[in-house]
Amino acid sequence: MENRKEKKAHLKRGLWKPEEDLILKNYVETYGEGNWATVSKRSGLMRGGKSCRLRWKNYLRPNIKRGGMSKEEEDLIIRMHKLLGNRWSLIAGRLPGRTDNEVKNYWNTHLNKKTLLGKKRKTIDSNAQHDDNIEDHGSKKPRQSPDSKTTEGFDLDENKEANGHDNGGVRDCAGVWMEHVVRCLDYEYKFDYETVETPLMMHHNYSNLVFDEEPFTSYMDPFVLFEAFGTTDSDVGIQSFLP
DNA sequence: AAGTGGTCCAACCGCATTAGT
DNA sequence: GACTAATGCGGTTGGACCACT
Repeated sequence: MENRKEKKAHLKRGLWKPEEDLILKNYVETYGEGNWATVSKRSGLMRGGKSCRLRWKNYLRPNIKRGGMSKEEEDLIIRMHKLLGNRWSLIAGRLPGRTDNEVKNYWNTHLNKKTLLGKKRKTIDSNAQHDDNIEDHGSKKPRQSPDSKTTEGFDLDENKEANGHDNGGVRDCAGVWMEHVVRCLDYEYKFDYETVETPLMMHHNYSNLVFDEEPFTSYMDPFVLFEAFGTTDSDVGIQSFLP
């Protein structure tokens, strides 16, 4: 029996050819998404499941938007990144037709430079401190345990069907929060970096929380907020933001 | 025309996590 | 509980492309 290393060695790598795309597209149309591990066997593609999944997700999927980002998209990415850091899948989830890979690439090639250029150098000023903390925010962090996929009164799978995003249960819950954050941003809601008052907090009388150590963005992280507000009291939960 | 350096993006890799056995 | 396979995410890399010398 061939081991995994040998199996991997047989797999094709590198850029996809149009005929491979066609095979994969036909495969997904026939069998549906998922079961990526069986793709190579069933379709004859000499590609790994991961590779097929990525190709489908980033390129072949219907409604993929290609080409340059609009001013609005760019603006949204910048603002979302300020709030979330390198949570590309979350950011991409708010940009219809855009993939996390695309958003990430766009950030690294266009926006990162732009924001670095526009950014004041580090000073003892608290806002400058905040900006520098954001840079650290990109480091890998453990993901929220999906144990909390279903919270009180909030069926996350249902939400997934409703919003058409398949980001996983918890991520959708975070998405509800993000929706809220984005709405606030759209109305040019002003955050005070030291005395943070968000609609969520106002809603739950958590107003005027003072953060003096952790970067602002950490507290704005939907996972942190979900953990803090979303699971304990049926009256105090992210579900209260659902329409 | 050939060489070089920079930019951009598709794809890969490693890791975390869940689900199934 | 231990193990394995599958899946998803963010970081990184390889190479195509372009501008410049």
